[in-house]
Amino acid sequence: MGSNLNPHVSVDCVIFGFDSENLKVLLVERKIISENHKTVVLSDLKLPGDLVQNDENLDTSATRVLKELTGLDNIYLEQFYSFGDPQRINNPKDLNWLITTSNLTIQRVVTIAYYSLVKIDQSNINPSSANYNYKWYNINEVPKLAFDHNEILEKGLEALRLKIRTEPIGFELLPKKFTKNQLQKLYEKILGVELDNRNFRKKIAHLKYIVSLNEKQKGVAHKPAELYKFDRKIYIKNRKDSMGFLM
Amino acid sequence: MGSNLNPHVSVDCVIFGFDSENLKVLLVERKIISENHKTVVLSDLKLPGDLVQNDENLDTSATRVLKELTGLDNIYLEQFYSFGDPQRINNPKDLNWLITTSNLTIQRVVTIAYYSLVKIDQSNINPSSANYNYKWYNINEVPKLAFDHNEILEKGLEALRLKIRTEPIGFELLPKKFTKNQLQKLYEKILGVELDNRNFRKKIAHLKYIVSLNEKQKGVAHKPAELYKFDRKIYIKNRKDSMGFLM
DNA sequence: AACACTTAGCGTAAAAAATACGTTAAGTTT
DNA sequence: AAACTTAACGTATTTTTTACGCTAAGTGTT
Repeated sequence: MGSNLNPHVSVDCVIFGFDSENLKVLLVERKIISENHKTVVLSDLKLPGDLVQNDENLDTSATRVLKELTGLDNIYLEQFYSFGDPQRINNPKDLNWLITTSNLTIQRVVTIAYYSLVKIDQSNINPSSANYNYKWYNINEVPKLAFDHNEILEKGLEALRLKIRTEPIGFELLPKKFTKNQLQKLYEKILGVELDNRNFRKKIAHLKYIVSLNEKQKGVAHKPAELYKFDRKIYIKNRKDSMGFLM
Repeated sequence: MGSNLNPHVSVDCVIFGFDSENLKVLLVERKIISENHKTVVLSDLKLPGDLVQNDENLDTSATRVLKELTGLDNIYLEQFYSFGDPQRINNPKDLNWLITTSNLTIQRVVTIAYYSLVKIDQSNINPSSANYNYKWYNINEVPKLAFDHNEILEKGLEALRLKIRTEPIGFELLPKKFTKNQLQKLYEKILGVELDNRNFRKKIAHLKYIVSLNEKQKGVAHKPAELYKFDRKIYIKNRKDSMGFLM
């Protein structure tokens, strides 16, 4: 009962974005340069995250990480799972990096994982602000990551897939004005399926909270599409009609 | 960055049971007797849980808590959320209890919450084994609990409701041999709705993994019902037909 | 100006699933 | 034998899902 070393607690964020073509995830570079500045000791990728501070709520902590990284405040955020394998930081690479960057003797880290949805066009992902380097990666082109971050990413994606079947959160990934076909492509990429365009349009035609802006796309080399917005107020009013398309 | 006291990490379990009438939750009594054994300083209820040990996985820890409590090994277990408000243990009652029972100076506890599903008839809930007192409570008759355990319970119930719409986990709560009407009542109690008996029967008639045992109830004062079992192998084979009844 | 090219967008028929009910059956208890 | 209780089957109607074919409105090309 008494043998408890108190693990550290961190948050890690799976930040999803969508560029009209692919579902993406934001990864930060992890780099250690040797003392003589000659060799790169370590250079790979990880999910953004940080230790939870003393006075901080878990959500607050995740919000802080997001703010620091993207500069954005009101980001859609959802806690989805916690990872606490005693061995999860024990790869020498990982241990070394932890010690180098935190100046702490870290024995164990339990991490609380969040996913968040970001409008790529708004996130002013400004590499100047931090001493980090970070970049969007296509979800299916993610290399081996630090720690158990591949596993975390996978579980986050699963959680997103589950959630998006019952709640209209896809809009968090789209520009404020979007076309029906953009919405379809988003669902296809997230769920990994193909949807019949005609039936898809019919379905969302029933959703009162997807509102036409009576405005058309401009500067496209084909028939311009009608633009729509997501109306949260209408959604809240009549939640019954959820977005439970397809099994 | 350095101001990190290392919170303690615990697991808490929302253990659900079903007695053919009501959805229930297993709660343990929390009691402190004064030093002269004359007055009860504290007596209320909490969810079962414990601090996570050094070498322990989170799942292992929850499994251990369940084993200690119910004597059962293969229990359905699902991690659903983590709670880490810095203030969550700061009620004087709670702080006092923590210090008394753990002999540790505890500043903060982040808890990883699990729900699990138990066949009430199998759990040999044996009060002898521990110095705990515990009991099943109807889900809608749960009093004010210790810490933030009411909130945890609520969120666990939500998670169960979500899960049971897409996966056949209800069987974990029923005896191995059950009737269609028991299954219906279970769904009604968990989801908090009334279902049309005739339509319900039709639905589950399509589910190949609910298999008749060609055996009837005995000792009931009315027409005895056919008994069925859940066949996991058949389920795994064709997962398509999930149990997504009612929106 | 005519044509090709590309994405947008409407419609209809058929199949499947969900809903709303009414009725009979097989036991026990009185 | 009658009353009582839960089990269990069936049918008609509406709603949702699925599977397709076709036209429309722009831009760029010849």
